[in-house]
Amino acid sequence: MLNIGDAANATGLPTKTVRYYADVGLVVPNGRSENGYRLYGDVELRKLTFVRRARALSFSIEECRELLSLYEDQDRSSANVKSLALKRLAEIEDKLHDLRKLRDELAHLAEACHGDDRPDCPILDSFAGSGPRHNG
Amino acid sequence: MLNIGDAANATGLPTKTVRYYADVGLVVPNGRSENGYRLYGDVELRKLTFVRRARALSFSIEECRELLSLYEDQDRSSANVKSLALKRLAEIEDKLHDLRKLRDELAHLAEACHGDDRPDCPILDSFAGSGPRHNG
DNA sequence: CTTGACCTTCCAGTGGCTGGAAACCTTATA
DNA sequence: TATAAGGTTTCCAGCCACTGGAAGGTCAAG
Repeated sequence: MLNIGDAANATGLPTKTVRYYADVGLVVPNGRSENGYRLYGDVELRKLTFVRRARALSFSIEECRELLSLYEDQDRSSANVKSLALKRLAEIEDKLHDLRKLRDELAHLAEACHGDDRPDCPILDSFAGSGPRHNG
Repeated sequence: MLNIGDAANATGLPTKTVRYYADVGLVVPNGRSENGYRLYGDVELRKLTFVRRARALSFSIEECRELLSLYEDQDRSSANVKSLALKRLAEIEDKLHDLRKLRDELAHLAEACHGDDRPDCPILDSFAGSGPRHNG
């Protein structure tokens, strides 16, 4: 049974985050020591690592909660997990698409900008241009 | 001179957001009407549109403030703007990279998951696997 | 006169932490 | 025994960029 700091080290999470997960009931400690310290056992360490990984894949806390309960449920069907993963996948694809567009626009602008002492700048022009009907 | 709602419509921003931008001093109204309503003129509309575009390219509020002041400064050099844009570009490339990795991982997992009633699920396994030293 | 659509201010909440204060516990050292 | 350093506890505030809602003022139409 580890104190919170050791549990944090063992799972690669910040101590504050482990405490936060306990507060929101995502991964609650196994119990408390006599002096009130949170105690984490193997099961909790595994859950914390599980959550760290799922968070790194940008699952929300609520989704992590859902995944954890599926993870704990011996009778779960993998269809639930898959549909959750596919939903996240679609969102990530969208985000990826937006980000690529953004990157291309910005790259195009930066390329067009000579970046010297002259005041004219295509970047600012593009932000300002074809605005709320101010000159065509 | 438009009221806040009309200004919001003209620039494609939510009314609340326009008010927020006024509160934080990003785009302050031209003045107030007798009854205390915020009033927006052409200049402010152009600034709001400018900000909307820059925000859509994921510039932060502070960066927008900086861009706006460059935009307003007749003596600015385009190098300032370009360096800001390039900095953002690098961040976006990083984010893109991470997101692609994330997508590939998740796609791989979803593909490996048969998604039926059987309880064994590669997605959960991968979250749980090679954890905090619990079985190798 | 009422209805409805505006507008105002202010306060609270979002997500997922993160920082800090004040106090307690443990261990090591002088 | 004092004390200092490091852990831990609780609670409260702040981050970002809004967003929602309450309570009230204003204005035009019917």
